[in-house]
Amino acid sequence: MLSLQLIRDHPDVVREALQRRHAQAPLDELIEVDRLWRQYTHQVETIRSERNALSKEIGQLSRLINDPQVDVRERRRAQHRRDDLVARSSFLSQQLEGLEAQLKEAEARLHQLLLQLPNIPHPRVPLGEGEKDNLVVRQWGDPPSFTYTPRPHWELAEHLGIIDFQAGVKLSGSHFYVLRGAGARLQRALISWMLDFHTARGYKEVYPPALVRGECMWKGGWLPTFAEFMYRDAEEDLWLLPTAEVALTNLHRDEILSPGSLPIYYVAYTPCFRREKFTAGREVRGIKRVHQFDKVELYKFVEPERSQEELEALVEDACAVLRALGIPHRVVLLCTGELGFSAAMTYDIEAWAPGSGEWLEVSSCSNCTDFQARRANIRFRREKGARPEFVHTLNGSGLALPRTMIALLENYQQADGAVIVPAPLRPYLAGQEVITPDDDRPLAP
RNA sequence: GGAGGGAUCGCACAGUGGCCGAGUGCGCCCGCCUGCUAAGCGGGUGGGGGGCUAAAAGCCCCCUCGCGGGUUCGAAUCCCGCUCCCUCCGCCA
Repeated sequence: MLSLQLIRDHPDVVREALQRRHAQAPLDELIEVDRLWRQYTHQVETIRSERNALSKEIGQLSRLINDPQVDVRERRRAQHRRDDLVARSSFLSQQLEGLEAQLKEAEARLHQLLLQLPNIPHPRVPLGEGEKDNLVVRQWGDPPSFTYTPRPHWELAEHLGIIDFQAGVKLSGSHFYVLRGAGARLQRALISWMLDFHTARGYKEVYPPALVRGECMWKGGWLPTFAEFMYRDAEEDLWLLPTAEVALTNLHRDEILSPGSLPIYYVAYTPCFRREKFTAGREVRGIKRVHQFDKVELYKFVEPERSQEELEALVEDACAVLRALGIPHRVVLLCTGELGFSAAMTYDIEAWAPGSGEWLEVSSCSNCTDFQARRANIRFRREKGARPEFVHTLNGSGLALPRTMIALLENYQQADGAVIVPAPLRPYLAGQEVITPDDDRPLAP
C-alpha cells in the first residue's frame, strides 16, 4: 500500500511509476475520491464537534434540573434551555446520518483503490516490459560439461527410484509427487543444512503454522488479488501458506517495534501450497512446478535507509547456499514490468539445470520497502518517545526445495545415473557420498 | 463438543447512560530535593486522522475502552452479532 500523503503531494511520481511498470491503476479516481473523503471528513467533524459541545451542556443542565436544592424557576429555565439543545442535537444527529454514510462509502472506496496501486520501483530497476528486459547481473560457476547428453531430473529420479510421480497422482492428482528413500532423505538433509546455514549467518529460525487466518492474507497483500491461487479451508476461513513470507510478515503485524529491535532476520522452513493454473497441453515435466513444495524462506525487518544494502546482503545469503553446493547460478535483476506488486526491487536467482537445459528460478529476493509494512501496519521507533515509522521488509527464498533438488540432481549426475552428494550435505546424510539406484540404506547411528 | 468468566492508554486494575473531555497504581521521562543510592515531592507520559501554516514548530478539531451493528439528544457503560483469551468437563495425536 502506498502512502496517501505521497499520492496527494506527488501524484506525478506515482503516475510515472505506473508507466514504468506498464501497469494500469485508477490513480485519477483515487485522487478524486480522496478529495471527496477529506471534504466529508471536514463536514462530519464540524458537526460532531458542535454535537459534543451540546452533549456536554445537556449533561450539566440535566444535573441542575434534578438537583432539588436549586431554585424551581432556575430549574424550569434550565429545562427549556435543555429542550432547545436536545432539539438542536437531534437535528445534528439526523444530518450526520447521511453524511457519515457518504463518508464511510468514500472511505471504503478509497481503501479499495489504494489497494490497487503497486509499489514504486526503485530508480535502479531497469526499464522494461518482459523477461527479455531483465538484467543478468552476475554469474557464478561454469556449467559442467558432460561426455553424454545430461539427463533431466525426472529421468534420473526414475532411474534412482527417488521421485514417484505416479504415486503423487494416485494420492493427490497431477502436479503432486512422492519422494522415496534417498530422495526424501536428501530433501530433509537440504532443509536442515540450509536452516543451520542461515542461522549461522544471523537469521533466527522460526516455525510458523502453515494455515493462517484470512486477515493475514489481506494484511500480507495476498488477498484479494491472489485468492484464486491459494488453497483455503472454507469452514474456518484458514488459508494454506503460498509462502512463509505471509506468516513472517504477519508475525509483527500491528506492532510498534521498540528502539534497538531492528534489524530482525528470520529464516523459516514451511511447506508452500499453490493452486497454479496449469495451461493444458503445455506439460511441465518433473517437479519444477507443483501444488505443494517446501521452501526455506529468509525475511528481514529493517530500518528504511538500510533496505537496499540489506537486499544485496539477502541475495548474497541465498547465493551462498548455491555456492556451497557448487551449483552454477546467476543473479537476475528484474525489470520494471516483471516486478511483483509489493516489490520495489527484485533479484531472481537462477540455478543452472543442465539436464532440463534451463535456468531455474530457485529464489526471488525483494525489497518491499515500506509498502508491505504500511499495509500490515508494522512500525518502529528510532528512540524512546520518537514518532513511529514504517519499517522496510524484505523477503527471499533461501532456497525453494524442488528446484534446488532438480539443480543438484542434474549437476551432480554421473554417467551411470548415480548422483554425487555435495560435501556440505554429507554430515546430514550420515556421510553418504553418492546416491545409487534403490538406495534405501539405513542411516548410520 | 459442553458450561462459565473475561477483553479499558507499556503492565495491573477502577469505572453500570451526561461530573469520563476516561481515573488509580506500577513502569517510563523531565525537574526539585539529596554525600551517593534508595526514598520523597512536583510535572509529564498511547495510537490514527483532518484542518490552519510556505514549511517546521505550534495551535484547533475528530476518532480510538477487542471488532461490527443497534437503541439514545448523548454509549466504555444498555441490546444484538462476531473474534480472541482464560477456567472447568469431555475427547485427542
